[in-house]
Amino acid sequence: MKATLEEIVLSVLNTARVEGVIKSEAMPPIIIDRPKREEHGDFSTNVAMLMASSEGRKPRDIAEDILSHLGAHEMIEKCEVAGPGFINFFLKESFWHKRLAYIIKAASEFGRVEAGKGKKVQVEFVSANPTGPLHIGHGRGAAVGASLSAILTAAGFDVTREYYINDIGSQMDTLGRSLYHRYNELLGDGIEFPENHYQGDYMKDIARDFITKHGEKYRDASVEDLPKVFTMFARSTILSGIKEDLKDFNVDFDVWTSEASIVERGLVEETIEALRGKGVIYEKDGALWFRTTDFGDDKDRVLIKADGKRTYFASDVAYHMEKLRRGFDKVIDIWGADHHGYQGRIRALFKAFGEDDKRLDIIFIQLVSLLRNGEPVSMSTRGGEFVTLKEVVDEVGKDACRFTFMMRRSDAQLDFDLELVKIQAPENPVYYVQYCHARIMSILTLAKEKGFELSDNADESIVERLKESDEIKLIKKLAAFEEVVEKSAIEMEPHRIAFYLQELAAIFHSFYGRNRVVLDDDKDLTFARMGLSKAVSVVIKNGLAMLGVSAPDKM
RNA sequence: GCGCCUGUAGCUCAGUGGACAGAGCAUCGGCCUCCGAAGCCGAGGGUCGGAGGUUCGACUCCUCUCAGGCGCACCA
Repeated sequence: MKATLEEIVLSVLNTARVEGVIKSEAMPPIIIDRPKREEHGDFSTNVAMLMASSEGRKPRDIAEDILSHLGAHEMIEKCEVAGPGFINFFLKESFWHKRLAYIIKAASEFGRVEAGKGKKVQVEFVSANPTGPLHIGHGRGAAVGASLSAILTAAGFDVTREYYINDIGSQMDTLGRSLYHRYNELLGDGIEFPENHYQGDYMKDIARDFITKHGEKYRDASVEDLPKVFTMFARSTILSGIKEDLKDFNVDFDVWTSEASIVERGLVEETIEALRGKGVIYEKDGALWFRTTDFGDDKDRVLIKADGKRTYFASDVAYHMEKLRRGFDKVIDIWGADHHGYQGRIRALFKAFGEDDKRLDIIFIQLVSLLRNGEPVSMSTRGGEFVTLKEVVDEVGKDACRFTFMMRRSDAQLDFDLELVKIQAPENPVYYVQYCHARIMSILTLAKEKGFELSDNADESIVERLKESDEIKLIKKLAAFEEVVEKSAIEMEPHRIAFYLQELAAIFHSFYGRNRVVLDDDKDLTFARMGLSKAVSVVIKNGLAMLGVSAPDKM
């Protein structure tokens, strides 16, 4: 739609210039907008205002000249000059009827756009350390990552959803020791549980499972010479719990990459050598450094510590190097906002290899403050006392939880009060949208019982009885869905879908309040309104699917 | 001290450099003999944190400033 109008305006401008009505050499960008107010038309352009200075004339006069060169067009009802110099376009009803027929026909495919044109994108998200269950903050990242991935897919991108597992290094040693201590504790050795270890009750459960499997076999092992079996057992138990929780949250991954495998494959050494070749590696105080300051970082970063051990950064650099090699056109990392200080050094890697670091997008998920009755709940994994994602999902429901996370931009902080969400659950916006879908399903079922059945290959003749402003308004909103998907994908802002769906539901509910769909004495209008309702249900279903939320037929 | 994020209605939040800044909740007043009232219709409620600047035009861009949050490791 916008593209067509753009072409029309452009050709008019060219004609006007040939005729000498317009003098400027440089053509301003033709921007077609959707005005906020209905009386300003379906679309508008500010092109005349942009040309005012170069033309040295009043914007309204230029707009009038453009209009006078605009001939009749099959989709345009009328155009007018308005306000300071806008040109507003009003499209014909027949155009909207065609759009509606298209939506009904496209059904589950409606909302797929071509913005991505087969470009390969990787979205890495959650990537929580396997040292404990996921908490609510991880849940937000999971919801954003999963929804964004679905939206990018709809927008034509070839998406790989990936989880990076930090399963090596000091925190894994701590994890193993934590299990060791719980194990010995359960076997009756009165050792005091050390500080700075993972104290959560989940470690006791894992220790019990460990005893079930291994008995007292490792009772005589020493902490210093900690058998690897402790670490491996804890890692795999926790990781499978994480996978289960994500699945229950409707979050799937295509690839799970283990940090240990990156290290074992020698990618860290390889990457360091590659960087050395770029002349950005040096030694100081017995450690090996990456001169990230060459690329705008605050300070240089250590890759290999003086004690010979890798830093976490070293394997992360190798991992991102691997991402580059895998040929993604775009790499999207979704991180907790507390990691924002980390982005300079990762971007440094991209820049060191002459990669446009625009290929890397980092989305920061701001803090979720979990509250219960207004009181903050600790979310420290080591502190032991925390509410897991699973507990929250069990309490408020998967759909409400997923949708709630989409109710604000990722870069805004979020208070999540469990008691409040629980109380408000029935009034949560998600139910408003789902209710709209259920209501339409109910209407269509009733219509069917009365003998009205909508044909699958309806053309616009079926919907041309739709003339009411309520009806046209609804069609226009439906037609905008593709633009919303595209915008949401390109801006990487999944919340746009959630807000759109609420607006769509509101317009339908309002339409419903004023009009009957099933009219025993007017078969044609009944079919037309059934088609309209069907289209609304389709868009709601498609949109909710992108958010990982179900569209129930009954509630 | 430096850096990142956020300040919009009583509360929680949307808002593409455009035309009179919008929702939900809360408050108040209406609407079920009629397709689902988890709904609809209406009302009140704003110095877009503040001050400069750019622009024909700024909630939006720039500078400064105030407030809240989060980071500034040879931790992960």
